[in-house]
Amino acid sequence: MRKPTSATATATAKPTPCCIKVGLKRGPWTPEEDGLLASYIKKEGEGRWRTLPKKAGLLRCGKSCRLRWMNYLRPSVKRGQIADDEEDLILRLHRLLGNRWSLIAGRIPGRTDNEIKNYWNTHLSKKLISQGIDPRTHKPLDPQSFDPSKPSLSKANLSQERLKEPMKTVSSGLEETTSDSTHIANNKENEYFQNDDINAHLDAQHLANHFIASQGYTGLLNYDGTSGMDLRGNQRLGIGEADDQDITSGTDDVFSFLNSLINEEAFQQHQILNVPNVNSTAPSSSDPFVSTFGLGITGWESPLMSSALNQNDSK
DNA sequence: AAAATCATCAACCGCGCCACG
DNA sequence: GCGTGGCGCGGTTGATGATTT
Repeated sequence: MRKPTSATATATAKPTPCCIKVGLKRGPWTPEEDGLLASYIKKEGEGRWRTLPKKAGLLRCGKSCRLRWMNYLRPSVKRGQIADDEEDLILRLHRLLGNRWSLIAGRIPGRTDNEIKNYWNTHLSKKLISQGIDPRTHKPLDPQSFDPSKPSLSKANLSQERLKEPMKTVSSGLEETTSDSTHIANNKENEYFQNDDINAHLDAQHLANHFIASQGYTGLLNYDGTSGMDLRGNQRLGIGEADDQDITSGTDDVFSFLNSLINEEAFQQHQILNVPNVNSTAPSSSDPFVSTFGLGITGWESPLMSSALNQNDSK
């Protein structure tokens, strides 16, 4: 963990477009700066990041302030080790959503997109690789190239690997799934990945991607309902300005689409939930995220998972 | 003990989206 | 329709501590 130290790191840093104006500070934040930012936001609320630094007496750009607040200073940010159930949730959401970190973070209370992204890159992707699973597609790696005896990729190797690969954020979900999963370790986690539902889930991901892309959605749901992402990446409302109606009406579009997916023949064929008719199921299916994608119903389900998946019910 | 290497994660960067004039 | 400003997102960098050689 890097401690906020002096501004030495900023001294030699070249100016960036954002901070090019009159010697704005860069690099690690000091406790004094944190205090200034936190007390200002406590008084005035989030938002208006462009003008915030000046008003708060900070020599930072608005972007930097926003990032610091969102990822570190917000009271709702949970610090510390990612728990096992959180890890499960991240894995499952990533399989569904790909690298949409803000979406994933919106489903995990107290965790930020940056934290989840870091955790994925440093822990989970390596973990999956070591288990013979492609972290991008969540499908078995090529058995020819996968050697469980080899250590997982180093950071440098991962970078090299990335360079070789075509740019792709998530699986299309339409690729063929190899039936060769014999190299997958026989543990609880991998039992899930060996599940025959995998194709159905990948289809769900594909459809979700398609819809999100077609609608221009950058987010689906807020977790905390106050400062979570908005629906189209628009201006965020400040504290006390939350517009519940907007949030609700926006998500209605998403939900109605997701609900419509439930009736898709493909999904019925896949029977992704191992439940004959997901429309007529349990209260938890009122969250289209749950009912459509089967999260929380198929396989094991942690309390955190239930909480995250049923958040819409509590609105 | 020193140097080299690895792992972690806060912070930065560029881009795209949307609202507004 | 076009330009600009504000914001948020995902990808990447690099400083720092930990571990290995």
